Amino acid sequence: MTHWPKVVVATPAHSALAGPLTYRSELPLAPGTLVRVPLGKREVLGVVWESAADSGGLLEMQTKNIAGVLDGMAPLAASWRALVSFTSGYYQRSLGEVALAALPPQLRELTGEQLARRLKRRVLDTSGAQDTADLPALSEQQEAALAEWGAESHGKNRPALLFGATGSGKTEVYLRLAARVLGQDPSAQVLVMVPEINLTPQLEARFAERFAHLGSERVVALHSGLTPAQRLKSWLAAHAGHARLILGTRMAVLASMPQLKLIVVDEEHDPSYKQQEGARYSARDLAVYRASTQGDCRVLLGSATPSLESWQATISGKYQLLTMSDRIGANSETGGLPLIRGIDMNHQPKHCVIAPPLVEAIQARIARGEQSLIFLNRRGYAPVLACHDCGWKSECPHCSAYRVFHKIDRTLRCHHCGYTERVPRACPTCGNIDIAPVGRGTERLEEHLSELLGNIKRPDGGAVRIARIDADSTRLKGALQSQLASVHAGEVDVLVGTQMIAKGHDFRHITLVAAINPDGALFSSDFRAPERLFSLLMQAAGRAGRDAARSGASQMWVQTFHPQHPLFAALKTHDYPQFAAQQLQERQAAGLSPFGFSALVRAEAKTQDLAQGFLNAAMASAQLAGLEGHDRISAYPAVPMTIQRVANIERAQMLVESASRTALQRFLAAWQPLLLATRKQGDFKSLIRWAIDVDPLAI
DNA sequence: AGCACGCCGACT
DNA sequence: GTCGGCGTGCTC
Repeated sequence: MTHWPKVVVATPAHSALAGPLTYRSELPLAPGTLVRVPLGKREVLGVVWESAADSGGLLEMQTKNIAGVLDGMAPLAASWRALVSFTSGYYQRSLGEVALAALPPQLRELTGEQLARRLKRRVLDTSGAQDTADLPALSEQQEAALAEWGAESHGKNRPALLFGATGSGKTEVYLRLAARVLGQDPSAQVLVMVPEINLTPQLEARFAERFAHLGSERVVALHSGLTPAQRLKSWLAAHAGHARLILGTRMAVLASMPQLKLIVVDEEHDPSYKQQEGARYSARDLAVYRASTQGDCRVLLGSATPSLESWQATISGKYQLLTMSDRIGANSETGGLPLIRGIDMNHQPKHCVIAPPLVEAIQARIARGEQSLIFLNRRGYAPVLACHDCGWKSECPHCSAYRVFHKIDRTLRCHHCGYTERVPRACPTCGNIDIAPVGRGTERLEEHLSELLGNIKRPDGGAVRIARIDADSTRLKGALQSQLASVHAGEVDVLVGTQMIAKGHDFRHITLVAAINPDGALFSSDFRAPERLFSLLMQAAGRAGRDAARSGASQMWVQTFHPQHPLFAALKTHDYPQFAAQQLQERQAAGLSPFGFSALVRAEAKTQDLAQGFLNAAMASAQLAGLEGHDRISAYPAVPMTIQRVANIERAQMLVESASRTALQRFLAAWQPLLLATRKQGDFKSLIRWAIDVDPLAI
């Protein structure tokens, strides 16, 4: 008997092939089965979505046979398919794009036999009891958080937000909760998510050690830093249920974990949970959704500076709030948090980069053998190179952005398209020799500091050692680890870097942290900029004096021209709730997230007019057609994106807002076919592509 | 997205 | 005379 399985394959939403495709098969295939199917001239991996009994109106000759079945592996569960289906609908991407992106890439190249061979290697079951003897003692606040979590476990499975200061011991709470869940149910799985791969190795070691008693290969990592073979192995272990604890980045939220009972999202406010290309999903939001639809699964979000969305949810009672305000071993009244010192740059010498009092403070620390950490949110030597005679600036010929001057190899580099050129000897337009860097990046700051501190001696009489950590200095594999090691070993007195050093790393001997120029974020058009700045500064402050003995003496210095900004008042008292209250008030007044919902539609074309014209035309036809929800959304005319042109492609975007999430969802879903139709109409055929970004991070 | 087919410029 | 540029269209 002939069957007609409907199969999803990796086709983009705008290809008019968004839905499942009908194939023929002599054998019945259960939904969730992985298959290889012919598509055009290719053979691709697909997932059986439903097993229809008829061809759905297609003629026999219009369908092709399934080319192969990847059996030997259990079909993907209905709950996984439901998650993929929700993600596809909510983020306006095709089913196949989401489904295939959730599978390990190597699966696409495997035949049924190759997969079967891999699956034969079974895991030895050596699980034993956990040795509870040498677990660290819990603080009162950790005990309380665990008890409060436990008090709700039998009721509704509300998400919980663990609001814990840097150093308050959130990781230990994650470990205890994971142990509890894994201990209660011998098949339970736990997912722990972290924002970046850089942070996984340390955490992985800690989890692997704690759960060693479960047996080997029960703790696996799932992130893009793995080799394709490792990733496949981890994924298969999670799918089969062999892996009990999965530690991963955002991609892990879509992995198949049939016995998932707990999801932990560490640093839940971190923007890297939002995928920035392809299917732009928020892994944090999907974690909350996944737990809510799987009756016996709970989610714990953790942060010292929660996203305003999550914070608002604790205020409304949607999420449970667990608070840990004190650092472990804190001995002072401030909870062991560093003193925050704002420097009013209006009262400092003109054009000085580092205020004299700050220079003195750094010098004093060097003399005492203590370390300092200096932050600047811009890498390279100088953001622009300019000619003072004719006004030439180092623009990128392919993008609407300046190329950054990198002194180390005397290049001008475009941070958007990668275009790199040697620095010209003279101004390319007027021939003037006098072209000079304008502004400051980490490279130039490092140079400036070595001039300022050159004559200072360390306690051992040696010269000051300054190091820089940013995306440029850590480009080589392992460079970050070795640079961090030399900081830990005390081989560095002053560390200069971008925000990448603010995250996750414990610097025990640093007693001074300084932010050189954070003002940019205060008046940014991006409404989330203050939130990110506050979080970054709090995290940076957390780097200072994690060593309890020194924490009393550690300081965080912030240079600003706007010392009255409410952000700094809240920062000084380490008062996130105060900051959040002020921000939420502004957001509510403006109807912004979490009080309103938005989506961005982006278009790319050869010309700006074409990109904008397409968006405006598609919106006009949506309004004309009276699409569902059109009266409850507001759309703004298309505008060029902030970086209007990248690699010679013009980019435009349109903002669509609504006070109702549902109305926005319905409108976007109904709009998709119209966008496709608009493109087909005459003038827009040469449009390169378009895509919808739901719940965008920046507008 | 791939991968075809299809019509116009500089080269073995 | 061909090789190859990327514009346009299709994939169960």
